Amino acid sequence: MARNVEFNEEEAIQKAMEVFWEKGYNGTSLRDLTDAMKINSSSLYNTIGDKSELYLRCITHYTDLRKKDLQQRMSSKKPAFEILVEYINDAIKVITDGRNGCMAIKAAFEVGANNKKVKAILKNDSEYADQFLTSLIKKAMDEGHLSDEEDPKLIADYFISTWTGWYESYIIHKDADKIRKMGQYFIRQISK
Amino acid sequence: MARNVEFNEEEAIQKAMEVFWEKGYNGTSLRDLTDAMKINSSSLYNTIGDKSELYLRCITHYTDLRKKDLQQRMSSKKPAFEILVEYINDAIKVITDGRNGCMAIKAAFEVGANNKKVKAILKNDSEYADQFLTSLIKKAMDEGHLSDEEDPKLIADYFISTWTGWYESYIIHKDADKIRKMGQYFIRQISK
DNA sequence: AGTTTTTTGAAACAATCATTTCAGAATTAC
DNA sequence: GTAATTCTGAAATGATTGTTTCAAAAAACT
Repeated sequence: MARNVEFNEEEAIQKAMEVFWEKGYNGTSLRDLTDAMKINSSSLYNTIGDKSELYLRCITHYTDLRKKDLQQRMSSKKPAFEILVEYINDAIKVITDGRNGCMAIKAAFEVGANNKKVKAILKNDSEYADQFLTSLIKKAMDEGHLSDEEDPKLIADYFISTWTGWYESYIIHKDADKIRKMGQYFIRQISK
Repeated sequence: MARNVEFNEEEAIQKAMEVFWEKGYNGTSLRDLTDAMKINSSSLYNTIGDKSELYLRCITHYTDLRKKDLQQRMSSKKPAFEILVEYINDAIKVITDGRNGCMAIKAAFEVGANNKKVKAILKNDSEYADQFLTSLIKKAMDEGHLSDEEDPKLIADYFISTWTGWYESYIIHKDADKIRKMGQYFIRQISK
């Protein structure tokens, strides 16, 4: 009957995500997007939709990638405490790699407050990470590697918050050592 | 010889700041600004300059306000630990008041990474807060109200980071109780 | 191969963007 | 009061914004 879409949608979303990630929603023009995606705007509007719909697809893609990472970590057979420390150290590495920071955090501050759909995606993402951490912390307590004085959920919430601040700190100070020290402090605190 | 500027520059900056605070740099148009400031764009360009210069004036104004608040707190005669706890609780109140969040944090994530001048202002602001907290924590340790096992500077850095995350958490979850619990946890941790 | 349906590319769209222009109003100094 | 100077308001600037249009090209089906 008819023709198929020529471009690879997932690749295009990936490219668009990278642009939004760097420049933010309002800082990105449609030309920026179509240039990166290597498609014409008519194709974009024909398949994905307008700028805001594309943006939603992009943060969804971003949070999906993160979800997959967490799932992989959960399937590990190592002691929970080890997985936890590894996760924290990897988080620090990502921050101090000096890339574009975390797209979800940037989105939260730029559009999250005024956009229900974006907020819902971010909330979902945050809750998934929260569950991952909570169950990990709980397991580490059961295995005797972590003090069980505090509520695992509270510590999970707390880590996620702290982690966000590390991104801001690194943007402003570019001091990787500062982040590492805070990471060590956090692990020290939850251990005792 | 000639005429004077008709509008009150400080009031105009204040109004512009509120708009930038809510909508961000890229989300704010020049019409938004001149409407709020109640001046013509020609007057704006004649006195303050273009959009980016106005923005710099606005975050400077914002950080100046914060500086004044810290100076007031420092002049208090109360025990350092008390000032510290008060500061933390006030911070939590501001967050859970549900306004526009913190302009400095929003600025850091939206433009800080790509704008040297903005970054410099934010760095200055952050260092001032850091010094305030560090000296306060140190004093509280000397006064025997705080464990002196850890480096005061580290705890100060750590609090600033955590605090940033509380803003994000509140944007996404609007859960004031969650923030309060994290605040209590923080105070508990540094006390023992 | 021919018909049908859909995608694509380039151009056009009105709206809005930040910024500038300039004549006239306003104010100061003499 | 007059002259000099600067500020203000409204309009115009060209560039860029997100989005749409439409003819031609491309594929899938019979």
